[in-house]
Amino acid sequence: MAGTRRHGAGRGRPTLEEVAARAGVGRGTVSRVINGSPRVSDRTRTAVEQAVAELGYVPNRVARALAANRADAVALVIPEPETRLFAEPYFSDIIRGVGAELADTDLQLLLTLIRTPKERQRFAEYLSAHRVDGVLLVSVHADDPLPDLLERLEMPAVLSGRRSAHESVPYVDSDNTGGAQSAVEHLIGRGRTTVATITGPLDMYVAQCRLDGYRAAVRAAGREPEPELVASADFTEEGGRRAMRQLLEQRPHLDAVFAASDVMAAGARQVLRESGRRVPEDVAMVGFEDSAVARHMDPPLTSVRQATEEMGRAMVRVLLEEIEGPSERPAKRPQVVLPTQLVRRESL
Amino acid sequence: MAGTRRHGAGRGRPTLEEVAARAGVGRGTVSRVINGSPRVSDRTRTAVEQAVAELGYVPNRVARALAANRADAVALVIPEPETRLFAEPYFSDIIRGVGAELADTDLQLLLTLIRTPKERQRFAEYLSAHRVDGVLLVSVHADDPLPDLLERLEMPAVLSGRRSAHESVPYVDSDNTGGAQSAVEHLIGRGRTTVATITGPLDMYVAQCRLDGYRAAVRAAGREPEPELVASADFTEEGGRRAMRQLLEQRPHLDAVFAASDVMAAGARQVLRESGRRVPEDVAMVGFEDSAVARHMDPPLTSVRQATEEMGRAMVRVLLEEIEGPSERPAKRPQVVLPTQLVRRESL
DNA sequence: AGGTACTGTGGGAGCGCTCCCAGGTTGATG
DNA sequence: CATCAACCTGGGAGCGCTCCCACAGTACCT
Repeated sequence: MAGTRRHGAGRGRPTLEEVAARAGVGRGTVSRVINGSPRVSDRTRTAVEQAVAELGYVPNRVARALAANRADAVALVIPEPETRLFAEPYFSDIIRGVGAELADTDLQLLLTLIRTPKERQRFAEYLSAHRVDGVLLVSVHADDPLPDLLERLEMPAVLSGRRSAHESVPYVDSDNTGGAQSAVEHLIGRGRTTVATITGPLDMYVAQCRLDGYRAAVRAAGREPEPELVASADFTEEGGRRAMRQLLEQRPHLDAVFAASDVMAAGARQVLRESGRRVPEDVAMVGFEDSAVARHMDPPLTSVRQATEEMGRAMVRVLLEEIEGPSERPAKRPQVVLPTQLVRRESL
Repeated sequence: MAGTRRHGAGRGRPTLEEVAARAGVGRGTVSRVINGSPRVSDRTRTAVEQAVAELGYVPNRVARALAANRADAVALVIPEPETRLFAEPYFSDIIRGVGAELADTDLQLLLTLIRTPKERQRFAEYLSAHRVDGVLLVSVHADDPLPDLLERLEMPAVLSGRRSAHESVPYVDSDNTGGAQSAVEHLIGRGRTTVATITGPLDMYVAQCRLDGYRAAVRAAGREPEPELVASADFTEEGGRRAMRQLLEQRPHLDAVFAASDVMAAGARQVLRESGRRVPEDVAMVGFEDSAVARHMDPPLTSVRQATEEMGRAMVRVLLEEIEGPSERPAKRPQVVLPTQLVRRESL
């Protein structure tokens, strides 16, 4: 690797030392001014600022990182299985939120896609290689070893979504249970009596929560959740199709479906159409996520919206806190749960 | 800003020096082994490798970057207007491609969202601050000053899409003209006689190219493009609706529409439905981009697929070349144009 | 006038690498 | 057996910054 790598910008740029010379002060003083230390007299500060302006000085962040032993950067890690799912706006919304919140900082955003075990290994080396001050972990599976690795390395980290009810790492999550519950309550409130659900993979906590929400709503309506009305899938369109077929076979007369993701709802909708059922007349539908898919379905799908961009922002805020002063061991780890909102469209 | 930033991992990690001591060699030698220099004897190399393994040594990339005057990182820059558009798979596909190609390198990916002028300013400082070796610029507008700034700074850069027919900066683009042409030829080949088009904003070269392709296909069929069959929009759904209404008004009997993006096609489709026209029986449709929207439309939309992920990969390849040895001034700048492919679905 | 307590300030000592030069080995050659 | 190139190798000299210690000044006490 490597070779003659060019240096483009930065070649011959002024250094701290040159600024100091120009301002007629010492290096330390310039550093103090740059970093906004209060222990500098106004006269000196002004002189330095002028020299900085005249020379067009920009601190070399690499040198700073080395000297200060920090990286001024955080990594956003996206593990493979999710990489696909994230054609959905979820992905870009998170990024947008993270980017927006980071913009006020002088931290940089490193994007890390982890596909293969080799890349995972490589990532572990990042961490050891001093490149980041903290890590944002998107959508981890229950058995993902990454969060624990980070904890062992004492690397500040924040999860989007938690792995279980007793997540030990700081996280930001949506109110999945509440969102699902309100969706199903809506369906029941509109007079539907036989509400089925298509769940995500139940080894994912998020899927479990949405199922819990479904059950809670059913119980709240004075009924008992029936196993024949629950089919689990994997958050994919094809999974949604399969699950819908299964449900239709078990309960041909169901009159509503709550799908734990819009994409699964889209798959289910196709099966419904093939079977000659109308939406929402025969079967009402509600999805989860409020993605573009929901808006473009026919009829447009009612869905549970998550505050995805806000999740990104919140993750950064929590991470900054962790970086500044890590929370005590098992103690009060910051955990944020953001509300969801039902977006009504025509699927009922 | 800043404060007591923690150092997490990396604290007390072994250094080059320690490895050297353990292996009983000098610093320089260890460095040579780490960087795969051939001028090291096998004996020595083995000894060093063993010491590295025993100590779990990982080079400190920050120190390396400072000493070698390079950053080992490239930036992917996404200007605001696009940030929205990119809820579409385009965005994540590019990222996926970039990530994949970068994985074989030891370059890191810095994601930079530019929303405000202030952030643009900040970005310019990055460049001066020695943080990246090169820049990947996504979807620049014709009047974007960034490419020229990069050129002035002699910062290697690659664009996705070009700003005009005479793009001076290296770029990777899709064959927009060819894709549009094949789409319209397909429509005509299926017997449609009155093919309209909804274009993107015509100050964007990509929109211009797709319109050119449309015209070329019409001419190839021995007809003359009619202005009443062209309506321009802005790549949004709402724009697609407006354009469709306009077209319908001007030419109520049109029997096909080529939309320069799937999202605009989705908008157009709604208007078509409201006006009682069936797709594809009354009006056939073809979109561009082959995004999720196309698959989920009713009926599923035939669309022109771009090799988006491959674009990301190609961008990285070109950038690496530029970093390794920048192409001469106006001379042979690398430019790659990737083929497109018509994906047939039910809209005809 | 001498002491104490602050502020401000300069600059040495690194941070952990890469670069590169000088010096030591080795082996082939005259 | 001396000579010279070719090859390895050690380690000094930075890269540009932050940290921190020590040394003024200045101000306010006794």
